[in-house]
Amino acid sequence: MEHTQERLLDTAAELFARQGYAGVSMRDIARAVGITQAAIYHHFDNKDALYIAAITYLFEQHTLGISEQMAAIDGPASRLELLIGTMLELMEKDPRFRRIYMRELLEGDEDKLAAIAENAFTAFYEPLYTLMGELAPGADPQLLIFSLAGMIFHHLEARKLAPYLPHAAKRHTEIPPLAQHITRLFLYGVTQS
Amino acid sequence: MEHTQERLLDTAAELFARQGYAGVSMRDIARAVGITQAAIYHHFDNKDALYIAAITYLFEQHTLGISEQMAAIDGPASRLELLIGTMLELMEKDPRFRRIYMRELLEGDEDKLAAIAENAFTAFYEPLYTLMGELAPGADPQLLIFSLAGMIFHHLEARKLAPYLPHAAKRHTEIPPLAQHITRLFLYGVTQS
DNA sequence: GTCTATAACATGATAGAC
DNA sequence: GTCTATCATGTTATAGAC
Repeated sequence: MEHTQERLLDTAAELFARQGYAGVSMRDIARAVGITQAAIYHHFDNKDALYIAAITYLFEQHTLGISEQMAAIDGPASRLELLIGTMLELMEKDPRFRRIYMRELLEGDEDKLAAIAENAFTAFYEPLYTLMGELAPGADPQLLIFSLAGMIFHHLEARKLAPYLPHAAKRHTEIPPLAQHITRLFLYGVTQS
Repeated sequence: MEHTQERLLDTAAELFARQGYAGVSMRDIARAVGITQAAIYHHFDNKDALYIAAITYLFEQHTLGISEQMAAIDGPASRLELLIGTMLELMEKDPRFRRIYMRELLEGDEDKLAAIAENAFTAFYEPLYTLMGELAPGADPQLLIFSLAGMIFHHLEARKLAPYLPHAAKRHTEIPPLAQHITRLFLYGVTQS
């Protein structure tokens, strides 16, 4: 059935996001889906093809949701606040997207990065670029996008590390305080946050 | 000779940082050092022990350099500027530190994260914590540290992706413009950068 | 579309010579 | 301290039955 193919993509995305390409075997994926390892080769040519198909599938799902949210509200500052909250929630609920993204930055070859940039990214990169231009007409939008993305991703990833640090507290890992902190820092800087 | 042990640590750190734990075999490391795979087991009990020793070795080297730089200059704002520039330069020159850090956030188990937090991190976490307290007495220092670290790490990691994005430019990947951008955004926010 | 069986090779780790 | 040789296991991928 065709249903198996989508379950393979979904399961592979999950496992690859958690354990990386080399950390997941075809047997692992097959076991999680409930078929044998050999049966995967009926749906995909090899491990590499399954990997690329899985992350493409993952990125298509997510960029869709985000770019819809982006168009909804107007007023640059309130759109920024909404965007930060939405991205934090979305990427907390499904960590696969941000894990694959981080992983590809770490070890992705040129071809894969180019494919990600073109296919999956531009969909919500352009509206974001426009938003930054409205917020700060003098500044460089791409630098601002990377700074904002860096904060959002790192706060979420670092939640695993936060409890082991000296001055640990709940507000370092809960989403609403994180959203408020990032929004204020991004708008007004450390001097007024 | 004892020299081999350190070359093993250095080489293993390099390979693990680039390809991850599962992506590197004992034979890969041995080949890079110029000995056979079996000889590694004279120096380390197993792959896991070598991995932990390698990242500990790496973190010890780096936290040393950073915490020295931190104590040098006083005046919170200028120390922040120096810190951002130093970290960007240091982590550009040797990407191993930031790659291992990102990797451990992605897939590190509880034990490894706790070990990192205690042994390697606190050395330059505390002075950073104090600095943030001086810069913004009302705000939460740890949230600020994570935001700053997120920007620094992500700008560096994303340099591989930046050229493929629509409005690519040199200032998105060169260190001095990055340092200036991060410093101004962190201090004054988007409204005044 | 999924199975069993198997080929061909890579992996972590050990034993014992030098 | 490093080597060669070897083991047991895990890996991707294929062949052919159902």
